[in-house]
Amino acid sequence: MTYKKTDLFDEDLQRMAEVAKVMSHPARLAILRYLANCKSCISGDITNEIPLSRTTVSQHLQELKRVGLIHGEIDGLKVNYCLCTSCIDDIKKTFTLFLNEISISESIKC
Amino acid sequence: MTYKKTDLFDEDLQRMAEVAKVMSHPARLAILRYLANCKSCISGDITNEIPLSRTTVSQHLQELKRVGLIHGEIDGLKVNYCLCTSCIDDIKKTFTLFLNEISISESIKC
DNA sequence: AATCTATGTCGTATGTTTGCGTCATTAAAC
DNA sequence: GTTTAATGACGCAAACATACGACATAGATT
Repeated sequence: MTYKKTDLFDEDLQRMAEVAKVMSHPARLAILRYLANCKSCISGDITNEIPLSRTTVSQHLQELKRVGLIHGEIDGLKVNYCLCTSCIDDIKKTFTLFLNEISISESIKC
Repeated sequence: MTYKKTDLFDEDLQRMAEVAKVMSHPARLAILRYLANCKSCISGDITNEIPLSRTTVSQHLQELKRVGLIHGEIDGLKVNYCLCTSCIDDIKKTFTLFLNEISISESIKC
């Protein structure tokens, strides 16, 4: 079998799908929400906030970092995580555009 | 191992994650986009539009139906699929709300 | 220098998704 | 009534995601 056919599709759809996939786990959404509200966004604080093991939370943080939603900044022994506001604005635009595109158009509704 | 800890999180995050997951594959996004533009949204037409086997496309359609993004209406031998505009509006609201929530707030940026 | 602490990486078990071929079903066409 | 066509359901294999314990590392504390 060949498998993994995602690159047969338009690049904009691929990017949107990638972002959607990262947002497809409640733990990662909870991390984003927490980062938006807290002042000190130290990795350890996030771990305490999320009901999963430290390792798993760390993994979710790496995922969020991979697509650019958050940044990590080493501060001695600790790591400060924070949202990437420009990336979030970008995502907001992408999603709004797509959702408008498919809801405004004149297709037949049943 | 216990696995599957998604229900440890807020219900709104769970619902949003579920929707995001459905939108996390370019084929499903392509289907949504196609349904928005076409007049006749017969299952067979969708299959021809998507570079995957008929079986796989059918599976993706079931996924989209499962979360309520599309509806299917049997018309003799064929099935007419169409977007559920109210569901899309709902999703648009949910995503916009969440993304605003995490981008407007006053967290420390790095 | 020895120890402690915060964090990341690796390996691993298990569950889930993707993709497709084959079969079943049901309506249309003949 | 038999055949053809459109679709969904079933089953399988490969890939991927989730979750976590154990280990590694590197800065702080003593």
